[in-house]
Amino acid sequence: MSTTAPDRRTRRRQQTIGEILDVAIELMEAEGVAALSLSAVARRLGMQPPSLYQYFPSKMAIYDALFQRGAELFLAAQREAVEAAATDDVLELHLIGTTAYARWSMQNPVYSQLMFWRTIPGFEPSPEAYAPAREALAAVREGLQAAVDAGRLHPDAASEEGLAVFTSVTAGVLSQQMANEPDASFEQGRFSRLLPVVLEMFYTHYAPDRGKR
Amino acid sequence: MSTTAPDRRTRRRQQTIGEILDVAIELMEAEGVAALSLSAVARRLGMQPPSLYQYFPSKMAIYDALFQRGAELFLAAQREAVEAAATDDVLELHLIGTTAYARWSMQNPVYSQLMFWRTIPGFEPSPEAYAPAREALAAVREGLQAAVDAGRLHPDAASEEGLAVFTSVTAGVLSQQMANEPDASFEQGRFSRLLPVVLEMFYTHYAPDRGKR
DNA sequence: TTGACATCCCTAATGCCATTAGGTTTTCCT
DNA sequence: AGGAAAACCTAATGGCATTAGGGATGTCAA
Repeated sequence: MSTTAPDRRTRRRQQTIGEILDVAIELMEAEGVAALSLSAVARRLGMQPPSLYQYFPSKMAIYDALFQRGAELFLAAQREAVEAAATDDVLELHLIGTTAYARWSMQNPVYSQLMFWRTIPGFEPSPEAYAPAREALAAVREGLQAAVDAGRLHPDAASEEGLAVFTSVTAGVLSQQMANEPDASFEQGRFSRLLPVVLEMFYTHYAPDRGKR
Repeated sequence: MSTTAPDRRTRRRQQTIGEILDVAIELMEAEGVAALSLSAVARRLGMQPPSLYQYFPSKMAIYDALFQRGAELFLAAQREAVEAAATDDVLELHLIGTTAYARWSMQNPVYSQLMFWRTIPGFEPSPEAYAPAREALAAVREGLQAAVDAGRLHPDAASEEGLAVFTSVTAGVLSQQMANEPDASFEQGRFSRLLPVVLEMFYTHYAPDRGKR
């Protein structure tokens, strides 16, 4: 057999990398994002700490890989929800997509903190890790643009300003929820359950006839 | 002279405590909130690290003292702006107060991160430290209530929900600004400069005649 | 003025951590 | 089967927070 697979060794390697990242996420969930200890990861995998350096050149590289994975998962959560939606009302679709990624963010607080808060001293995502995050932001913009094109929102909603306002208010709800009631569910959270209210506010502010007073 | 002051020694002690906190803030501003090193603080003060334990029982206690100081400063910033304001329009007053503490938050990112994001693993503010934070939240609520009492906002604006929406949208703008453009000024920041837009959105959503459609 | 005592600051040590250096074993392709 | 590369190890370095315990110093009562 000449073409079994892309190398048995590299496959095993990818698997180990995945395990490292999984364990890292698990430990951060329990101890806090900034409290990640490579020694603890190694212990959990039955390795000696220096062996991890076969897979990542530093702790920051692990944060970086997680940032990238987080952005990919975020994007997927949003896309799947929109594709599965049973409506062709573009504004309702937008609400479904937004709700989906908001729920994902709350269910994955570690990724969220890494991606949206950036509180790890010295960590700056690499261009490769940032790429899917840019894509996710572009998807958000496209969602707004679609609503504009359908005449359901004022063109300003998809402007730089509109996009910034939109991300601010959604991030605000999530930020408050995760800081003050981190263990609540998305539906019950004192802040997260207000996402529809906040979106309603946004949709009204950028209603198609805005400014005609 | 019998009553010079509340003890010479305790005065010196308070001064040292103040210096420790000042240096801690300075270092966090430069290196990141989670990167605070007691050894670095001690070095900066010409002390050996263990000597700091004469003043604080642990690193968390320093975070705690800073949390408390932050909440007090936050409250003061808001109060001073409102008192100095040259208007008796209650809504304009509310906007001035909100703008004042938003600006303060951006100018003091270390305190803000400590107070609003709570990303330090293992840190939970003590009841004493939390007291002024509660007071600050109460002041926010009173500001909304005043606007309601003056008939400028719908009663819902001062409800639990209204308060949560208000803190979410303001925190959202600040959160996005500090995560994505930490070094911008309040006026120029891509997100922070949108505070008036977001507040306008809030005021409109909770207009006195809301619901009468 | 003197003695007692609390305060302040020190050195030494412990046990974590991330990371580097350098060697040995294991795996797998040819 | 041979040989290279990968995977893993131990040992060591220099950082960290924190604890233990001791010496100097300033302050207050007598």
